[in-house]
Amino acid sequence: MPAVRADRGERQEAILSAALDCFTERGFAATTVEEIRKRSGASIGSIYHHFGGKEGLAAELYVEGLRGYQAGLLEALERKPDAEASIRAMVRHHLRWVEGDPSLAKFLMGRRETELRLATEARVRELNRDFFPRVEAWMERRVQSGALRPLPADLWEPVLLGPSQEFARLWLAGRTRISLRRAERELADATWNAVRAERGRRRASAISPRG
Amino acid sequence: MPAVRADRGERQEAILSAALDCFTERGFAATTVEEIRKRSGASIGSIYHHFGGKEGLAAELYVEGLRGYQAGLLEALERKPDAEASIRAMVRHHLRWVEGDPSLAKFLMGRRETELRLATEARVRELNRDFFPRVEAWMERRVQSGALRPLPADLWEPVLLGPSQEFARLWLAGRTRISLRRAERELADATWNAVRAERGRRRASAISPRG
Amino acid sequence: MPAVRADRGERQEAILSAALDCFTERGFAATTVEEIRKRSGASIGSIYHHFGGKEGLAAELYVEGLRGYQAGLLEALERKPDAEASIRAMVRHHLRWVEGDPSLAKFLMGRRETELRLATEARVRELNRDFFPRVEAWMERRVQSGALRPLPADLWEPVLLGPSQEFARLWLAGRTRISLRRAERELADATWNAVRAERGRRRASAISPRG
Amino acid sequence: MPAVRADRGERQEAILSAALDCFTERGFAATTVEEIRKRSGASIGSIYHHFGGKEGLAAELYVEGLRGYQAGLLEALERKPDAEASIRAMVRHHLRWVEGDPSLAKFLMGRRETELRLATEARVRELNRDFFPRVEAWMERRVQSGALRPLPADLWEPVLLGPSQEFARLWLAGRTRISLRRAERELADATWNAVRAERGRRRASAISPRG
DNA sequence: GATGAATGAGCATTCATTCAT
DNA sequence: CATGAATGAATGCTCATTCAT
Repeated sequence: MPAVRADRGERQEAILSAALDCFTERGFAATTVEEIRKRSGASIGSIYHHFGGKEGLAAELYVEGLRGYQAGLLEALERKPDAEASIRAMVRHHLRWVEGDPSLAKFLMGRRETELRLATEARVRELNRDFFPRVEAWMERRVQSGALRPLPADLWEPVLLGPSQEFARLWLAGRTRISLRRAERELADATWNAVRAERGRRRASAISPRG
Repeated sequence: MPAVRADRGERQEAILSAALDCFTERGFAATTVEEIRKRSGASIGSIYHHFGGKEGLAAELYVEGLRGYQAGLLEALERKPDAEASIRAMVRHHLRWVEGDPSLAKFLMGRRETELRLATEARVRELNRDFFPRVEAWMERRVQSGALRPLPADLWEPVLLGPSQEFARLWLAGRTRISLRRAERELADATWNAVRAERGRRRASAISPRG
Repeated sequence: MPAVRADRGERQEAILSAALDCFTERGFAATTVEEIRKRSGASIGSIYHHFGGKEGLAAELYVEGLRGYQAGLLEALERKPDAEASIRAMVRHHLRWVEGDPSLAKFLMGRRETELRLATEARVRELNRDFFPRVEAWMERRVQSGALRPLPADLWEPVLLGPSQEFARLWLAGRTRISLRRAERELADATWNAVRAERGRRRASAISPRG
Repeated sequence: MPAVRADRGERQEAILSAALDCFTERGFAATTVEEIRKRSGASIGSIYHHFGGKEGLAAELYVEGLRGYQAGLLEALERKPDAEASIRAMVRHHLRWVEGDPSLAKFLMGRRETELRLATEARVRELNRDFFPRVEAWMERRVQSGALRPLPADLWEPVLLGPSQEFARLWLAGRTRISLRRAERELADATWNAVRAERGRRRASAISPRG
C-alpha cells in the first residue's frame, strides 16, 4: 500500500522502511545511519549509494508521502458533487490515510527539523502550489453556492481537519480508547456541523437568487 | 509572563530562556549545549550545576509549561457557569496562551523525542491524572444538562481544541495571513457549532418534561 | 612473542601495543584515548571501530594476557614428572614471562580498577575455572606422594609465587640491582625449601610406618 | 587505631577516612573530590582548605601509612634477639598490619599512579633512606652469625615478605577461604624454611669456631 | 552495485579548582 | 574556618561520510 516505497528494488524498499521506522521512533536528528543499516540489513555503502545519506532518505519519504496524501485528499474532495459528502470524504480520507501507514503519518505530522526542512523546501513548495489553490477554490465555490459558511481562507484547514488531525495524533500515541473507524462518523458529524451554512440562511441563499 | 522562569535567579532564568529558544528553533536533539551556553551567557559548568544537562533543562521547561497550560485551561472552563461561554473561553485561552509565549507553545506542541519523554513521563502522568478527569467531568455535566451533544470521551479534545491547535500550528509556522486574535471569534463559532446540542433536540430535552 | 597481539591486522596490533604502554605508564583511568591515538598512529574512529573504546581495549589486553600466563604456567608445571623440577619450572616461567613482556606483566599485576574489573569479570572467571583446579590437583598429588609439605589450598600460590612476584614487582619498578636471570636460581632454591617435605619426616612417611 | 588519622580534628579525620575508602574502591585517578565530599560530609571548600585537594589527601595517607608500617616492622624485627623469632615476628607484623587497616593496606600496596608518585617521592625517599639500611644490616648480621642463608640483598624482601604479601593481596580481594590469623603460622613456617641456614652447615659454622 | 574499515569534526559531560560570602 | 555557585579545560565517545576493494 505505501506508494512511497513502490517502484524500487527490495533493497531500497527495505532501506526506506527501516529509515521511516527510525525517524518516527527517535526523530530525524536522533536517528543514526547505523541504526537504519541494522534494521534494513543493507550496508552503509548501499544507503549512501541509493539515497545519499540520512537527509536524502528523509526527504524522499517526506515528499513522496506528502504527494500521496494530497492526491488522496483532492480525489476525496472532488469526486462528489455534494458538499456534505465531500467534507465527510475528506475526514474519512484523513483518518484512513493515517490508519493505512501510521509510521508515515507520524513522520509527516511532526515538525520537520531545520535540516530536513531545507532539504525538502523546494519540492514541497511545488506540491503546495498545486494543492492549496485547488482546495481553496473548491471551498470558495461551496460558499458561493450557500452550502458552506464563509470562513477566512486560513481557517479552512484548521476547522475541517483540526479535529481529525488531533484525534489521529492521540491515536498514534496510543492514547485513545476508541478506534479510528469508530471515530470517523462522529468526527464527520462534528466537522460538518462546524462548517455547514446556518440552516435559516442556507435556504435563503440557496433559493432566493432564483426565486 | 512565563511562569516557568519565575522563582529563580537571573542566571537560571537566562539559561532556561536560551534553552527554550534553541529547542524550538532546532529541536531538542539538534540543540547543542554549547549553543545554550552562548545564548545564555552562562558557563557550561553552571548549566550542569543547575539543571544537570540538556535533558534536565528540557524536562523542566516541558513540565512547568504543561502545568501552566492546564491550570489556565481549567480556570477558563470552570469559571463560567454557561456552557457556550466556557467553550469559547477554552478556545480563547488556547490561542492566547500560544500568543503569550510562542516558543513555549511550539516546544510543548511538538512530539517529545524519546529521551525527553522518558525524562518527563512520571511528572507528566501526575499532572494528567489531575487534569483529564476534571475536564471530562465538566463535559459530562454539560451533556447531561442538554447543553452539549454527547460525544465519546476521546473526542472532546480533538473536537474542542483541534481547530485552534491546527490554526496555532500554522500561525507559529508563519503560514497564516490573519492573526490569532482575528481567528478567535471564527474558531470559537465553529467549535461551538461542532459541539452544541442540536437545536430541535435541545429544546426538547430542556423543556419537554412537560410536553 | 606477545600472543595477545597476534592474529590481527597491523593497525589493531599497533593500537593494542600503544594502549598497553599507556596503561602501564599512567594507569587505566589516567590514560586518555587521545594518547593512545597519538602513540598508535591510528584514528580515534579506528580505535572505537575495533575495540569499542578504552575499556574494551584494556579488557582485551587483560584477558588475553592472563590466558597466555596461565597456559605457560600449566605447561611448566605439568611437563615434568619430578616435583622439584616442576616447582623450579614454575618460578622460572613466572620470571621469564615478566621478562618477556614487562609491560603486559605490569598491567596484569596491578589492581584492576572497578570499570575494568566489571568488563573482564565473566571472561576471567571462566579462565580461572579451568586453571585453579588443575593447579590445586597437581599440588594435592605431590603432597600425597610425600614430595611436598601439606599446605592449606589458599597458601600454595602465595608460598610458591609470592617471592617471585615480589621480586618481579621490584624489578619492574627498576628497584633491583640484580637481574631476573640472576635471581632465578635463588628464588627457585628458596621456594623449593619453603615447600619441600621436611627431610626427616619424608623418609619416615615414605619408608617406615613404624618409625 | 589508624595512626594516620590521629592528631586531627574530627572533620579532617572524616575527610581522610572518606578519601581512603574512595581511593581503595575506585583508585586514585577514578576518585572524584565530589565523592570524597559526599562520603565525608564536609564541603568542597573544607577539603581544599585542609589538604589542598585530592593529591594532597592521597599523599598524606600514603606517607603516614608507610611511616607506620615501617616503624612497626622495624620494631618487630629488632625487638627479638633470636633470628627465627624475628622472622616470624616480621610475618606476623605484616599480616596484622593488613588486618588492622585493610583499606590503608590496599592503598599502600597498589601501584601509585604517576601524579601521586611525584607528590610523595621526596618524603618516601627520606623514609626509605632510614628504613632499608637498618633492615639490610640486620639481615647481614644474621647471615654472619650463621642463622640465615646468604642471599643477595635484593631478595630479602621478596623471600621474607612475598608469600605474606601475596596472601594478603588475595585476602583483601576476598579470595581466600582461610583467615589471616590461620595463615600466620603456615606462612611463618614456610618463610623461615626459605631463609634458615641449611641444617648441616649451620651447626658447622655455629659450633666449629670454638672447637 | 555492494561492502565495511577508516576518518576526524563535533558533542555531551565531568571534574578539579577558585573565590566571594 | 566553612560553604557551594561558578568556571572552562579536558575527555570519552558518536556518527555522518568517504573510498578502496
